Amino acid sequence: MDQVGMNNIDQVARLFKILSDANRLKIIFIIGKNKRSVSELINETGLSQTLVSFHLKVLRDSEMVDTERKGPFIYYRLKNTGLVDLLYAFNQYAVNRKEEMETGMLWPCPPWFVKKTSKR
Amino acid sequence: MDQVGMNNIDQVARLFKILSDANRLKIIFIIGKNKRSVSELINETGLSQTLVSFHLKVLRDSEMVDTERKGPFIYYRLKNTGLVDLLYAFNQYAVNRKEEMETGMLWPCPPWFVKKTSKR
DNA sequence: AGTTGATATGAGTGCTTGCTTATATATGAT
DNA sequence: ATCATATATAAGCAAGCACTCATATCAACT
Repeated sequence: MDQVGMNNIDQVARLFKILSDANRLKIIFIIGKNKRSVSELINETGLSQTLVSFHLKVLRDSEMVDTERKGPFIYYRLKNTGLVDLLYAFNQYAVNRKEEMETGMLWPCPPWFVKKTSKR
Repeated sequence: MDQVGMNNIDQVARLFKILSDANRLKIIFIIGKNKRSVSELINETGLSQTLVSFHLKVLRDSEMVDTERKGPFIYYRLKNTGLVDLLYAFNQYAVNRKEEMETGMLWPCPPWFVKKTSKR
């Protein structure tokens, strides 16, 4: 039907789902092309230890990261650092789009979001 | 802290969330750099009319698409077709990663997923 | 062995969200 | 006006998922 895409859509969607959480993205950005210990991630994100560990598990389960123990510390690094470049590309896209937007803001998904007790 | 990223993380995450559904991705891929009527999308995706409309609303609310009425038909097109190229880049990334993977499959997010009544 | 610091795991909770069923609106033709 | 076709909206439900609290593991030091 088309030369690319179509067949791997589920995979790509799942990848996007993994990337669709701000805290996870933060973690990935901080790890970048280097390695970071959990402690460092906790400090630099400002998130709780449990929450960081939680998200790291997601990244581990999805085989996005490798771990390496050094004494009591566990260092995380991206299995494929090409991701970082892709993320920057996406970031750039988001920045550009943001300017074109009427609301000045990327809108989240479901319709009812709009009407529900305008939470937050 | 870093030259890019960090500040727009929420925006990027939201963008990924929009893209994190296989059906929505399918629709976006089909629209591509052209325009498609809802009917065409229904046919080419095989999804129900309601479901297609539902996802199109998400894309409209997030200002990803423009619409144009032609008689009874409504045509959708991407506001910024650069997205298509990014998607292909990600698709390529997913394909490459897939080969490196132990499971041969990108794993979805939450841990309990694993244990729950292995649905579907 | 006991303690401390670093990290992981499990259960529980509430908001999120994809989907369906039913219904509405809009357009064009008769 | 009525009808058929194209598309959108509303309400409800079940599952997904981010988060927290409590507890467990593991390494290093005493």
